[in-house]
Amino acid sequence: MHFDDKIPIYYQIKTHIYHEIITGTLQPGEKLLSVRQLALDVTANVNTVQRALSEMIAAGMIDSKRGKGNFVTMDETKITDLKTQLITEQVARAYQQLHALNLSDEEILTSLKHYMTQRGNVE
Amino acid sequence: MHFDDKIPIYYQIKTHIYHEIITGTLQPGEKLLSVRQLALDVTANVNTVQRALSEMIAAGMIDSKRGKGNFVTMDETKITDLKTQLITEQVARAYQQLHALNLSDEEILTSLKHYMTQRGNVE
DNA sequence: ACTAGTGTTCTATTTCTCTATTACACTATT
DNA sequence: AATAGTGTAATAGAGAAATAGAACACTAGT
Repeated sequence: MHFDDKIPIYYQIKTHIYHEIITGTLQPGEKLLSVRQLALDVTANVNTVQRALSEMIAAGMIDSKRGKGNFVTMDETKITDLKTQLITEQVARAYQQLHALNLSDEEILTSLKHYMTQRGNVE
Repeated sequence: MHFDDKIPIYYQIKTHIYHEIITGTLQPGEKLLSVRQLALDVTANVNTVQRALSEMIAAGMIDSKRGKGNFVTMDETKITDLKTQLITEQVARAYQQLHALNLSDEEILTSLKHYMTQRGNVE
């Protein structure tokens, strides 16, 4: 797993797992890999993985069962809400940063469309 | 100045000053506030400000003149290039993150347009 | 010369993140 | 009962980031 050294690893692990839940790579109720296996997978320490999990457990997105494992919540409403929240945050942040560079709404849309076509032609 | 505690302060200061240069708040050749005054303004330490400046000096975006002050580069090409670079980075990052949430190009555009109209009606 | 205002550098200390290691608590299987 | 596989917690140490404080180098005005 690739890490951005400007952002705490535990936070990036949390984001990564949230993405898996939202995209359905991890289904509601599904068991996660063990903390030790996750640590090996992302090349991080068990404690770092545990810290990421702790925040998700506190948020109710993951149910922890001692001796059994960690499980994605069965509450699909929570998953939907999380997805909506993350999308809104991403869109808002991107917009505000580009707006802060004095780009108009039209210019922002144009830049994004341009990026999409570029990307579309490459792959 | 508001800081995101997930990102180093020196890095956020750097980004902030780059934005001022790009938007023209700081003109080419213009003198910056002194490091001590900047430290007071953003509520950070002189050394932290100096670290941000050092990177911009190394990048050639700021000319440092000992005893006189720090000045925005006169090379407008560098400023244009920086703007292009930052916009590309922001757009790419936003796109990739939303794409990672399984949003199609159309959905990404729709989300952005929706955010813009919401924002437009509020302000 | 003196002084004030610049950028620059250094040391010491604190806080946070991450790691490594160990131990403990619980579950399921044998 | 014993064992292996879970989550959980505590400790100690390394490293980066940030702070505080002091000092040094240079410029300009008096």
